[in-house]
Amino acid sequence: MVAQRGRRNGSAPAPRRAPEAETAGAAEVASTASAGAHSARAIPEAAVARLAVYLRVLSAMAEQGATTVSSEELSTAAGVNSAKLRKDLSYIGSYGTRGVGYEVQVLVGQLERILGLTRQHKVAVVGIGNLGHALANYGGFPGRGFPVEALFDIDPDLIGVPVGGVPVSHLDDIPTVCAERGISIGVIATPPTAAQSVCDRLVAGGVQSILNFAPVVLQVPEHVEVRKVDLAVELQILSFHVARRAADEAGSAGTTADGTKDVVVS
Amino acid sequence: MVAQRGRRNGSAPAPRRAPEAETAGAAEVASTASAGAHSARAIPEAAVARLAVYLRVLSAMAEQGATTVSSEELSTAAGVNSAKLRKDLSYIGSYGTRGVGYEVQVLVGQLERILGLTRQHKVAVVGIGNLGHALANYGGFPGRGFPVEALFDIDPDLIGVPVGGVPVSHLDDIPTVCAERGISIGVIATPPTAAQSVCDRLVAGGVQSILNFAPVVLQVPEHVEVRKVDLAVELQILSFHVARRAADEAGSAGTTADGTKDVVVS
DNA sequence: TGGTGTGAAACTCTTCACAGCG
DNA sequence: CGCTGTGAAGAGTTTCACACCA
Repeated sequence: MVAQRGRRNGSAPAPRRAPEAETAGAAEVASTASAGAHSARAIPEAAVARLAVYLRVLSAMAEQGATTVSSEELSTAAGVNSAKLRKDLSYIGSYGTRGVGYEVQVLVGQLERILGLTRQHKVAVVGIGNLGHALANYGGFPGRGFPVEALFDIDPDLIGVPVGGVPVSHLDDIPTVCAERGISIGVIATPPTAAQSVCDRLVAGGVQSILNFAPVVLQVPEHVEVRKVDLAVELQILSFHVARRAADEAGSAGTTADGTKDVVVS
Repeated sequence: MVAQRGRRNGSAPAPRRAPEAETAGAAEVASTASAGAHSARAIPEAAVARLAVYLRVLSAMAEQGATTVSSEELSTAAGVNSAKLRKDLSYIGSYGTRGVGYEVQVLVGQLERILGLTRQHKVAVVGIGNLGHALANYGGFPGRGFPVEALFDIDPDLIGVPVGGVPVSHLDDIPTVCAERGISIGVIATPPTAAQSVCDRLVAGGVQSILNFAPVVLQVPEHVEVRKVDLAVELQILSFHVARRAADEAGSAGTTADGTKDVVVS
């Protein structure tokens, strides 16, 4: 029997509202709120990610003085095909001119609106190790709109030290500091063992969105959104593709140039 | 040369007409029966990512002395539901025992095999700024299997300086050094402007897989696999969800300022 | 008995292809 | 005429539910 790891350490009594029917019911990470009668998720999750890319490309184009773009141009620059781009844009409305294309400024404005970039989202970074340091130093983070306003670590030597202009606070102060400063996005860059506890404190501090760099599956109340960036998984996916390719080639050629034995399955 | 698989239905011989330069995204993963060996119907891209997660969870369980797991336990720990887990595992074969579960060691072994972790994948990190530094210092990267064996930057002050035990080389030497050391995975942590050029050199050095942290769409030959990690996009997706939630709440409270066309709604 | 493995249904996302408008 | 916007077809994923067997 596998020892179950401790789960959420209790504090806030999770205001659950959709009891799982399944045994153990792993939270369905469904992108949207459950079964709401209304609250439609108009825009597909996958499309949202691309909208952010379009915005970046458009901003670059605007800087170069472009005033209009066709779906063809924009899609090429964004690395997708034009049908997908038009479909994606159609989710946010009709801002193009048939026979012409899109006005860059208009589209930029609409994308910013949809992505919620018309207001600032204050960011807290937890875990000021190598990665946390790097993140904190982005100072202002990707573009404006995401100012880093709080840093946390557990190392006494770091407490009080300013990194990228913001002094480091102790993990224990996460709830109060986050609440005080109105942090809305928490970034977890701690070792995996600390991640869940840090996450709980962020939630206690009123943080609604979490970007998790720690290789753990976080348990959160359903009103909190979590995105995961997992380096190990990314590398392993790449590894998988290398292996698959090697397998394919071995199948057809059967020779290894490098002297390394190819391990790939029979 | 890997045959392009057409997966259109047999009755619509639509001729491909646009030479769309796609990213090496999730385009083709098929490549199935070609090599005719034994194994599998291709594993869905989405499942591969999860297999890596299962592997991590299983490794942790193994360390704690677990010898068997049920799909229920494992799926809970991995944050998915058990049906999905079983389906995912079924892609790699039948290694479970009905009425009992899976043997942890067996599953770990099979997952490592499928993910190509039975051999090492040497990694090069390009761009030794804050992020690159952090990556280089992971030293050995996530677990073993991904040793960092080359570092590159353009800053003369950095050349020759060892970071995490590996001396930094110049960008110009990327092709030769990568070829010499047999690098198979390149990690791009440079400013966006340098990314494409770095990418080209990595490819010239024989690198087959690239993990790109720079916010640009890379152009690569089709035999090269690219994965993107985009901080700005992640934050903007979180921002979108915060905005949507805010909109929903405002909407239900009847307070929406209807100045702008509002998204959403069923 | 209890849990795996899997066909088939349900759902989501992508691509096609063309109507319609500037 | 050229390009957007979109219904519909297609491909990919997830979920269901149950046969099957250690």
